[in-house]
Amino acid sequence: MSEHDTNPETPLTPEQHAAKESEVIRSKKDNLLFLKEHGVLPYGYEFKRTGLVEEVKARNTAAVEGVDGTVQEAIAGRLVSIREHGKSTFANVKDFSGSMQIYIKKDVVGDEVYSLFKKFDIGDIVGITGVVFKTRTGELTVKASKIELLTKSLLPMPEKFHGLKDKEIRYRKRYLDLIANDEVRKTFEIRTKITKEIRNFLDAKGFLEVETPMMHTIPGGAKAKPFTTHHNALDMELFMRIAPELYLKRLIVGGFEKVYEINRNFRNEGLSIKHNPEFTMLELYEAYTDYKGVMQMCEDIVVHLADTILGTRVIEYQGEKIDMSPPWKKVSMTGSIKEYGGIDVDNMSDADIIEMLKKKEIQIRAGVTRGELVTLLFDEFVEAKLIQPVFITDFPVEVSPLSKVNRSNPKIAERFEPYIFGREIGNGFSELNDAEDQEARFRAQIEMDTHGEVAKTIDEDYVEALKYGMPPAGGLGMGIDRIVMFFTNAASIRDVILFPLMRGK
RNA sequence: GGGCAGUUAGCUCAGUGGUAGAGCAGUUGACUCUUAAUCAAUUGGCCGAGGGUUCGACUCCCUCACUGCCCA
Repeated sequence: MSEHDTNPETPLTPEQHAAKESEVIRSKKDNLLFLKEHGVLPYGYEFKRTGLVEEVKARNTAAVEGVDGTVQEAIAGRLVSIREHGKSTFANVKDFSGSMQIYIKKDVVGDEVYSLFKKFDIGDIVGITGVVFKTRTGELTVKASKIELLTKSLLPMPEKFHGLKDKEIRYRKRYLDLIANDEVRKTFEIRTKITKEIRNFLDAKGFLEVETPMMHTIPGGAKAKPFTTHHNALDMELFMRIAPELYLKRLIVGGFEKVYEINRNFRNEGLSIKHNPEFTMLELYEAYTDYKGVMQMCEDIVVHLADTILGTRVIEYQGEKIDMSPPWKKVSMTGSIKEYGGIDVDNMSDADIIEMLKKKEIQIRAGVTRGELVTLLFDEFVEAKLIQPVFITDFPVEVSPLSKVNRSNPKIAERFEPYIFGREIGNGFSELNDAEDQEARFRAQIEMDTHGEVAKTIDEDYVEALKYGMPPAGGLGMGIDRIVMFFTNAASIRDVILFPLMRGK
């Protein structure tokens, strides 16, 4: 204590302040020292468990109050609470499956072990061996005969009742969030189940999962600003991928008729409740089908996920009931503008639309195309109203550079986007396989780009691949993070990404 | 990038222009079926950082940092 004494008249220097420890931490260090001095290894090497605590509980449910079990069980986990009662102590040990009570009795373990256990702290990782019994209140409890310290914890755990609420700490130190908040682990378990079930679903249909480059020499496959990086040996600028699309379609050219990839995309844009700079996308391509085929598959995938993971097709998201039962509604983009926005685009001139958008203070670039104007109307007057699952179809061809033109109307693309809760959760189309048309569309994109969201060079290699011939194909992309948000009722994308990007501190 | 809100003990939160509070955690003591254990006592704060106003600032003003939410 004396080394921390300071004259109250003199303020602490920053160094002194940093060196000053809270009593909580000092106490844990003192306990560590005490245990070491008494021959306890504070960091164990292994511990053979007889099972997870939920398994141990499950096979001991028949225990009768007042009668000790006969089988020795061994559990391990983090000490999450301690209730001392003089010569006996109750505590709880939590492992991946759950939490189980343990009971340490002085006349069972002996004076020495009992006094050593008093130096264990909440947060320590322990191994407990003993028989199971049922307490007066009916709780299955391990009566410790042996107590092992497996890891000493040196920092205080978050508060036991309120948990950890500070969002900044929860995102920056996710491990603490996982320790303190059980529902967080559930969220990420569901996330894993979602990707696993998507794989199960697609694998069963004969799809091949592949991995394509994350570092591109030309960013393509989407309209977005890329992150740039540099390869030293090749002295070459590289771009983190914004989409895997052009590589996956090269594989369709190569004869992989059903491929998919579930992996990260990187987009150098703002952060929001819906956007993280790196996010996970499913992209799949199937030869010899069109946008209608993959639209059906999109619906099938989501319904499959709901059935297998949630066991219900009606979910509640942010207070809104969402029914994912098929078939989902389908509306053309202009139809949706009429239906949800009360605007009859077909009978409006470009000038009419521009005037309407300007009233909403929407910036319009010079030389804007009709298709872009229609899309802006959709964004402004429709998107937020699409709560129940719906497919918006018939996108303007100008905003769909990788889609085939509709077979009966050259102004619209054979493309759709599924919406839930006002959020775009995917994108799909009949893949453009006319190399010359593709090249022309790339050139038009570059000319129209005013925000640096399109690479200035055309991916000639991709165009060349198309020239060798790509069979007709349907493609679908789905944002995995957004699906996870719906399935876990998460308000922010940061709640479904284990380590969301945070500003350096 | 713009707007609003927030930042107080390890955690969860109060608080007022007059020198900072609770619960949990910690420490000490009591307690051999408790479970948000209980009871008694107790330690712990550069009140996010910097500047300004003031006799006096955790409180009012400005700047900055970080976070959350809304908008672009």
